[in-house]
Amino acid sequence: MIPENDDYLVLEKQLCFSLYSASHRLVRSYRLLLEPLDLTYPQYLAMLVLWQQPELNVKDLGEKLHLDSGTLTPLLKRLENKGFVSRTRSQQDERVVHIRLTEQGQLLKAQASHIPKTIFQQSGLPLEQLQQLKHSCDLLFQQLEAL
Amino acid sequence: MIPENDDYLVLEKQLCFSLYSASHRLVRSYRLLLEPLDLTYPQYLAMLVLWQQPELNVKDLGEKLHLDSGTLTPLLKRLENKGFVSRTRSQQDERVVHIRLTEQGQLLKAQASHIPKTIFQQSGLPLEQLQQLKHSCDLLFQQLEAL
DNA sequence: TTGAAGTATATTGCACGCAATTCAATTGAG
DNA sequence: CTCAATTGAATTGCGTGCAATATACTTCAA
Repeated sequence: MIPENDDYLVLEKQLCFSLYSASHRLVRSYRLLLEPLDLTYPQYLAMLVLWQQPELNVKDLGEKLHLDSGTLTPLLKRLENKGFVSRTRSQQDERVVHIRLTEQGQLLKAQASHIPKTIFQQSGLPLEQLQQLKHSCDLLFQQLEAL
Repeated sequence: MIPENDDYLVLEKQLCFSLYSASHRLVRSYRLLLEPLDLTYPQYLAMLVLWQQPELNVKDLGEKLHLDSGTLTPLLKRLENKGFVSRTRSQQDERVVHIRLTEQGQLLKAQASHIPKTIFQQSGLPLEQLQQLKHSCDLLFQQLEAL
């Protein structure tokens, strides 16, 4: 018996659907934790970068987050409206916009410090399995990106 | 030395970011393959279900896809406009909407048959690793869903 | 020096996800 | 039997993702 191609067109067998569902479900878990900070999950990702590197431009932020200006520009304007970042054109090169963490944005970091551990506990999986999951995701991303 | 909570607030260490990036990147790979079929990735997921079960209602479809009516109603209207499904109110219970695969929708299945294998090849990862990745995602989803 | 190519960000448009609300139909307790 | 509670879809509103395009600025070669 040669298996039909058909056999692979089943939702439950598709890696991508599992990845897609787990990713959305995990973001939903973050939502509850981020609500007190008035952050969405993608906004939280941007803040993670800024907490490590309090100033960088949109292009560099986009490369770290794998997002383009079409996504980042409105997202960063919302963070600016909330007072967590400032956006200023570079004097040297008027095309570049510097994103800077504000004091208020810096203060948020303390409120977020418990989140990684909380999520880890909610996952209920052993650390080793989560690390391997992360590793496989990173590898998959690299492979597809390299095409 | 006790590690600071701070140490976990690093983008590159976060499983969720890896999952989030890999998921979006994989959907992007599907996009190219689905363009000839005039389907988006979530629409493709709905078609996968219908190819196995040519008629079901919105609620059951939503449970399979982990999506609610706010997402599905407009998505299904688009599939209806393309002629791939029909939407009809149940006679027995006027609240229920039956989604049915059309002949044209059935024909799409043949055009999609190559996709799973193509994606597998593009991933460049061994089947075993992909299966384990899928398994961990499924487990993670279950754990978070159970809370 | 000047204009063509390249670059960084912004804008537009479309399709999700999903919370919150609405609405009509159905069910079920008293 | 009746009306309050429940249910299945639809609607509304907001924030992404991302392709495509636009715009302003910069660089670079002839």
